[in-house]
Amino acid sequence: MGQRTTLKDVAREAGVHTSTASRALNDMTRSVVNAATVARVLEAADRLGYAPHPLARGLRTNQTMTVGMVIPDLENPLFGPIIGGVEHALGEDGYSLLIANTERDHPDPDSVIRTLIERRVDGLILATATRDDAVLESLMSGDIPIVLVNRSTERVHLPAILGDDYAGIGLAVEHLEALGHVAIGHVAGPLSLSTGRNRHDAFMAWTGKMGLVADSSNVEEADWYQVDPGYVSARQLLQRRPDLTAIVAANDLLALGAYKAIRDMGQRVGDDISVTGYNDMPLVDLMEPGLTTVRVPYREMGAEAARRLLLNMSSSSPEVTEVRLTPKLAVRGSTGLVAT
Amino acid sequence: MGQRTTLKDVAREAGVHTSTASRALNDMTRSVVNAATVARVLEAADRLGYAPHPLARGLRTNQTMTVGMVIPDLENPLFGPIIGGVEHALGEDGYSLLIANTERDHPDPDSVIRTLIERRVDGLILATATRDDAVLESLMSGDIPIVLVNRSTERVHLPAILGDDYAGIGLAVEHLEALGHVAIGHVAGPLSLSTGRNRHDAFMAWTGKMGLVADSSNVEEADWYQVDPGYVSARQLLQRRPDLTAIVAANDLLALGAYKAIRDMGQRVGDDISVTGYNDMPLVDLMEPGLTTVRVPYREMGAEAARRLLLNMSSSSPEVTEVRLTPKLAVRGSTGLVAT
DNA sequence: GAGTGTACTACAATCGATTGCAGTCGCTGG
DNA sequence: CCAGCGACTGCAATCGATTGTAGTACACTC
Repeated sequence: MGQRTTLKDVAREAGVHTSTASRALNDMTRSVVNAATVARVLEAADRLGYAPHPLARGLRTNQTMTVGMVIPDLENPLFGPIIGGVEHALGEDGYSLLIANTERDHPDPDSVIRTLIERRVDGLILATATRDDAVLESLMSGDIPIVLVNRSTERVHLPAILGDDYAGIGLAVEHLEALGHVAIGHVAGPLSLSTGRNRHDAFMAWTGKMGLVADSSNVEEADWYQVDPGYVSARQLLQRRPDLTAIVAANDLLALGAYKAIRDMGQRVGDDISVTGYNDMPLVDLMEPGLTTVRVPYREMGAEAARRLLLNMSSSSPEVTEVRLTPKLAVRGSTGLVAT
Repeated sequence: MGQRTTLKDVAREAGVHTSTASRALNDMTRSVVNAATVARVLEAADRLGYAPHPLARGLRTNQTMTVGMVIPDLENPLFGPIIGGVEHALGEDGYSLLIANTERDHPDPDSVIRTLIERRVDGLILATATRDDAVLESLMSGDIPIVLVNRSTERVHLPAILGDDYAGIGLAVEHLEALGHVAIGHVAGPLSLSTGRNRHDAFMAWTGKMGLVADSSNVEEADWYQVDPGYVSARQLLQRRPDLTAIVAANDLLALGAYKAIRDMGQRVGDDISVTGYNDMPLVDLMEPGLTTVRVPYREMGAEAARRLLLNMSSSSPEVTEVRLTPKLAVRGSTGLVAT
């Protein structure tokens, strides 16, 4: 194919004007064109292998059929499934996905969003929200639909697809309680992120509700979702509270940090001290012992975010509700009956 | 901002014609415009917050400033860093990244590429090549630059950025040989993928070169890069060849499958039988024992692929060389001195 | 047979930028 | 005093589609 076939070629081939060809090719307007003509145009288009030029169409209709997505950290295996879900759901409606990454210490995270907007994406999916996020406010005034995914914010009211952290932590705490644990600690994630904050609050609520011993001394905040901070926090926690028999970590990596801390102190994970994680990331089932953890349906989360976005894009009265997907508990060797 | 500012607005504001404004705004043509006029236009553009409309520009210049990338499996943590590298390198030149996923059993994988081409991406990065890939041939005739990443093909000659599997397997074999291992087995990946084939060939070459015992009975092919196939293959291998003291796996997941098989047979990983992996994916360092594995610079790989693509896009005589990035060995507890 | 629908189809403007070509203006040299 | 040149700047076409409006042809009514 030397030269791309345009609408004009199709029209000439079918012996009609381009406008007629356009209408024949378009689902919405097909009905105004004579059936025989439609057939002729369709046949010609098919024979020439015509595909509309997205830029020309977009320029006229003011739509790019493209959605932008901002990821805080592509190296984190968490986001693969989310992106996969988004991409899949968008594809079903003919939309494509533009990916942008705000690395851990990006000099100007907002510029990433601006770039996407300058590209005239039809909608935005943000996985980067912080609880106190200033960009989001300025984005509200823009006329571009937004959906948050995985993390939400408190600054503004935006549609968000999240994991149900309250339920998830509940699964972990109930599981531990059923095993006889009474003194349970929490290695929290960064409280500046909604996930960190929510899981912390859920932990306090559930332990309280179940009549377990828990005050602020049961909790230690890690400053980042990584193994090392988890190690440091778990160590501090266990030193302060030697009576703890179980730890609920806000994240799998933190839980694995806790593994290390527990071993450092000469104890065995699962037997002496039980540990639960959160996310069920790849390979944690193969740890020694396998990590009991809360599984969040990340792919569904992405798909749901995409569907909500598409919905809000086509509607003049967007839904701004938060959806919380129900997690499951994957029970493995890292939790066991309380040592007597 | 109710209405977007266009070039016309800037031109009116600066008191010039749109064509002059366009030239003043464009690096290439700025020199033909009077310096004072340029300043006036620039100032106006800045004041109005002008950003060119990418569709209008693209329609005229026939460029979308967009690159498409096809991933075989977004759930695989391997691809995060590659995508990150690509996105980063593209961003430096003002290009954006359109992501498409061909899931494991996608009904029509080629349609994904076609969609990207219909979107008029300026270039393509494919992480999906199989050794015997028919689509690639048809793509060659198209006029769109392509770069392969991670996997290559034998069907056609295309630029590719790969890991140096020969060197990587060499690192593993040499390491084992230095520990005294003589009878080494190989759990190969799918030989239909270039990585599977190349690592297999490299294994044979290195063991031969070093005078180690190795024929086809030392090798067992797994039919997919996953833990379970690794388990099955390792088990068969060890049953057939009880004399083996070490296993070189073509991939970390296969290696973890081998862990299981070894334990099933009542032996200890590292002490009785050494195991090496490939990729150094997240968390394998935290396994028990930590997996000795070949670390491939995936982020660099992505960045390099993007750079090569941009280069080939701007040049009329594209480079079609294959680049192989040098891997490193991460030594951990899964390899040890041969048992005597 | 004039008038009025009906059912299509063609014309032409438009989206917002880029770019070849054609001025315009001032100044210099013959 | 005018041709001619240089340095800008403006005009208008163009990229490929969509869409409001106008026009044509035909049938049907009275």
